[in-house]
Amino acid sequence: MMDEGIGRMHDAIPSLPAEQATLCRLMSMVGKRMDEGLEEKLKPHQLNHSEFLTLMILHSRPDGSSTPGELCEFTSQGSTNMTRIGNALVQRGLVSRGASAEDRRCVLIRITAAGRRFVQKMLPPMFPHTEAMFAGFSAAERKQFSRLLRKLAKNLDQLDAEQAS
Amino acid sequence: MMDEGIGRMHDAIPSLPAEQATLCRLMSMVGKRMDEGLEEKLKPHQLNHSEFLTLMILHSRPDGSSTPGELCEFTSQGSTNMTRIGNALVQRGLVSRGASAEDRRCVLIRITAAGRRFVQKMLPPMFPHTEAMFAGFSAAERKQFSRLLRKLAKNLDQLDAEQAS
DNA sequence: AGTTTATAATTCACTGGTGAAATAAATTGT
DNA sequence: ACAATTTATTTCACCAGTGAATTATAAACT
Repeated sequence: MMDEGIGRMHDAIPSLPAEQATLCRLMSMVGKRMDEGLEEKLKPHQLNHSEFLTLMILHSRPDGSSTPGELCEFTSQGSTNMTRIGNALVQRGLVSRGASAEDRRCVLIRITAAGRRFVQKMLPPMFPHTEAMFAGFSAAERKQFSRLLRKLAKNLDQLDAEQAS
Repeated sequence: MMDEGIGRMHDAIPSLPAEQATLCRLMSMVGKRMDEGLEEKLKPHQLNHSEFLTLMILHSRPDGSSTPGELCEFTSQGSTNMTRIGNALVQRGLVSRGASAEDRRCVLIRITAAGRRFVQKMLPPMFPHTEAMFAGFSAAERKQFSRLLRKLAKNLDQLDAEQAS
């Protein structure tokens, strides 16, 4: 379907790089699909993607804490949105928010004991789904896939850097 | 960075399928990055991703026309949003909206001559960027990448189908 | 020391997208 | 033929995320 469409575009505009355009569409579509699947799994827990990711990152930090600014970097969210995410998670008692001792401009966000328990409980039931997504992928294919994705990511970094300059 | 984080999660919860989780994160991140790059390129033309995609699909149809319902399917947009997209494109004179003769419930959306000219003009300057994203990818790698993405897409379809039943 | 500049977080107004209800036309069953 | 069901689109109310302006603190300059 998509292939036909891009094929016809290529007929109309022969300079169109059909193969690359197809890969773009695939990345975009499949990425979106994956995210929707995850969001589905998170719905019962009343979390959205970025709240979940924020909580995961906090959980995975040695001391369980970070600042809004850092979390923005790690989650690729804007600071505006991180404020809201913080509000949501604090409200549910999964994280705490306090002033930083060293730099009083900063806020310290820390996962609570309840937050850790919540993660430990809600995470494992998601694993079967995660594994099923890659059913039929050999270890070599997974490795290759990872390599290609990282290569693409690097090119995108490169392009961003060029554009910024 | 992400690898370390997932590694520490794996330490805390050993049943976590680290490799698959990493691939999920990569897909999500890289897909998002690609979309942002595209959006950037579209901004000068005052189009967003879904308006662009809708216009592309119309352009690539043999007769240059479709219905909102079809366009929803093809773009994976909700019908609500397609109404807005239609409004935006009609307002700019890139597409026209009229009643369908066969089924009077349907609306017929058709790309205009101005719409086609617009596409022909704005598309080619985007090609270098599209090609640059896959710089350093051999033909074999591109093919492999496409294969893996389609395989993943198939698994996701499968999972959706199971869940629906 | 005191002014300027830079950084961190928040608030506000807006955009893009979603779900539920409303409307209208076609299809099905009797 | 006509009532009931299904399908197509739109409208309305809401959610998630973004950019610009605001406030507070820290760092740099003179």
